[in-house]
Amino acid sequence: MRHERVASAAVPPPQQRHPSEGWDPDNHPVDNAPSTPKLSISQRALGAASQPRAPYLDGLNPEQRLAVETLDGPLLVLAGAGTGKTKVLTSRIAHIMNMGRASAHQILAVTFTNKAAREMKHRIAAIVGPAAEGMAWLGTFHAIGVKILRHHHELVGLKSGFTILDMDDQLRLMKQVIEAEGIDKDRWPARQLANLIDSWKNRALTPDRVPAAEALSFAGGKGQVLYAAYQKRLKELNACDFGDLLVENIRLFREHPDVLATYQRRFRFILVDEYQDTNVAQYLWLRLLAQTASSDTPANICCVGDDDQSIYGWRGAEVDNILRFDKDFPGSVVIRLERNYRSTGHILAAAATLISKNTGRLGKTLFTDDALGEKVTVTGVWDDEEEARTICDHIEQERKQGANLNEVAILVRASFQMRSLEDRLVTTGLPYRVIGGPKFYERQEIRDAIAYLEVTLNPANDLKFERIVNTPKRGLGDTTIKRLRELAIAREMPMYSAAREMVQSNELSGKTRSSMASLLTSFERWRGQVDSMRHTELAELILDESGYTAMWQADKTPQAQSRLENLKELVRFMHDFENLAGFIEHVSLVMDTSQGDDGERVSLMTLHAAKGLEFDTVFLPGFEEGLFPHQRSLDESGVEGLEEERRLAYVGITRAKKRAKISFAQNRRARGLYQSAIPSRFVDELPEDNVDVVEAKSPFGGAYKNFGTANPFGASRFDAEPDRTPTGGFVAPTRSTYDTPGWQRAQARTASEAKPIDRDAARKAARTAATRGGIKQRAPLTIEGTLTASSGAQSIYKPGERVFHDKFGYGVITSVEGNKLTINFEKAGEKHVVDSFVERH
DNA sequence: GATGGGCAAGTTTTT
DNA sequence: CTTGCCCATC
Repeated sequence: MRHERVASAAVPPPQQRHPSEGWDPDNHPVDNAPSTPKLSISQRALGAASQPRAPYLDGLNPEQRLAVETLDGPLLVLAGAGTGKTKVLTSRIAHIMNMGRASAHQILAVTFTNKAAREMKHRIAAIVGPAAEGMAWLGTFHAIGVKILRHHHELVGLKSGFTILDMDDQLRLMKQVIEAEGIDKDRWPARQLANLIDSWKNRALTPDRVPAAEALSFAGGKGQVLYAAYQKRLKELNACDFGDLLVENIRLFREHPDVLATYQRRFRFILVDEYQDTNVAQYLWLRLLAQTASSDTPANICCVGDDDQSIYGWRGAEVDNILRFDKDFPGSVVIRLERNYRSTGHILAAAATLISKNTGRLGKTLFTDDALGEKVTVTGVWDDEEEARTICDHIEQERKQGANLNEVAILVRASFQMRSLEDRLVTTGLPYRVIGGPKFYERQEIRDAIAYLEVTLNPANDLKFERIVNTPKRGLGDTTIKRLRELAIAREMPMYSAAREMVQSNELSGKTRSSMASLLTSFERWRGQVDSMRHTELAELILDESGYTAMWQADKTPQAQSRLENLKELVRFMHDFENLAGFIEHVSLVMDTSQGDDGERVSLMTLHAAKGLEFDTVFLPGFEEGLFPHQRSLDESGVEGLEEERRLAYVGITRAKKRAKISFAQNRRARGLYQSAIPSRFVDELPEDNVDVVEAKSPFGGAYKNFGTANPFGASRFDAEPDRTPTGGFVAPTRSTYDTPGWQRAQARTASEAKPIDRDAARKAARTAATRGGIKQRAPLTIEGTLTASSGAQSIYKPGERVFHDKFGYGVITSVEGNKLTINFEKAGEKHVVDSFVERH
């Protein structure tokens, strides 16, 4: 007996409540739960005594409970936004274990992100306790893929200890392949080839299976050839890129049915999160694992997802996978979770109506028992600056009323929108954090450091070796490296070994030779200490002895300081691992670090980054044609693209628990010039009844422009709180976000605009300072900030102290006047600056 | 091998 | 308007 429901094709009417058809929320007909789990013989022998207690079931609504208890056969859980998807997944896993249907290591649970995997493990542990630790197969597609490949590397032509390339390595290798084919690398950028190959790998296409029509793309027909060459080089380097992790798995399973069979037997239950985001390769991989010997007993695969939240089509996700589920897995059950626990009525109705404009959905009608709440607001503003101002004013008000800033988010379509928002947040003094953005492991210094560690462990890693062979500068330039690479290829040996040969032979000039020799000796020495030394200490030793730390210490650019901080952070982070090898494996797979939650902050991020999160108040700026929906989406993917954009809007609105505030600007500054815009079609697709049109309440009717002064409207706020820092409530975001581009930009801007000086000169100066560690002697730049705002403040600094300034670098204070410092900078000469712009050093 | 000027391009992003 | 990359120059 199965709970079968037909996808309701009809578009749901804009309604807030769903007539409680069929069930009474207060009196669940638990006994009607259709699939009574099969009990083992021993359990049946024990009778009722064996019935495990299942308190985790009590907190579930009937649909959720059904999804948790329907253990046998394929199951698709269509979980609308905010309907308790993760709760179902984690309860289901707990239930499987609790019923004795499988032990922790017999359950395969895949997610897309490490974050999701972490959270899931955490929540399972909260139910079943330490047993969750046994879930060896809970992880991302890629992490599980690597794990399997490591066991069977020899079957796919890899040697043990193969490495996983990151994006940098990938591009470097592709560049080499492109050049080796004699193709003009300027006309045909490696980046583009990477995307092309990636799209093939997303569809599990090996070089020989690339469709003819596409094989000839790139560089006048060389696409497929380059792909094959690239794969060949990967094998030579004993390496995989991310795409390979799955493609090679699929190949392994197809070519070695016996291996596949062991995994099919092992995984008694398969669970997949965010199924709407799977690409073809992931789908094929899952389908292979979900095959069973007899068709009578279909695999126990449970996919959870929401077709309405599929927003990654542009990177290979196939919505079709979820739409086709019942055909791919015959006899499947579909359960809809439609009871929303997140948003109030108006918000939900607005989102539902918007998404109903899409065709080709499985169809869900979200409903809530919550109150109608506030209507979604729509505001038209003059330009992006006014938009930012309006949003920040709102947030200020909410804060005054005691709102928690962690419950406020601004979600943008494209990251360039963040600029004006960040500028405004900084000048308003609202603490914020940017989510997404540049990742810790993507920073240059971190990658360099990891490259050193990697080469120490594994000298055959050519790409990492190339990365640091001349960093810091050792006089081993392009010429030397090119010769090295050629020798390595000719002799079919790693570059590291080639380097040793070159040192021994007399090919190199004296200086180059001794430089190379000492680098190699250093690596040998470090390698000799891998087992005898604590890995964290060894890492510090390597960074010191290689001169890498010294390189940044000698660097006088403003960023050097934070780079050194990051290196320290890296070593600190390594403490969590047992040894170097474990750490390296981790970083090649996990490109994110959970940033600490420090204090209350407004969250700023792209709509894509917001999926899965929720906030009381959500601001959705930039609802303009061309931006949202994005022009490029429309151009490249037509109706499909438009529908994905609409889903993105749906995701955005459904992030809001209590307030959703949409805005659009009539003019937006992009690429330096203002362009007028018309409101997004999505605005007019919203249901009248659930929307309030709110006019911008700008004091100058929207026509106002910010003429140079840092903070013309903030005055009242500062009056109320006279103790603010001099520049108008600059609250430096904590260390972690202190160096976001927006913060630096805003700081530079406020500083240079405080007095209408030559902006261009300031910009050039900053640029020079950044690239060369100094600053040109021009007309003295007096950075005064908004001195008037806090004339009474007494600086915490004293003459003689050594300080650091983001723009001017290091200097010594020569005199102090209120909060105004005169500093003699090492590179920039004497400047007057406000104390909040410097920090002690 | 470093440096700075010139120039083209410029959604969304995880593993 | 920025940013990053390539190339010419010292």
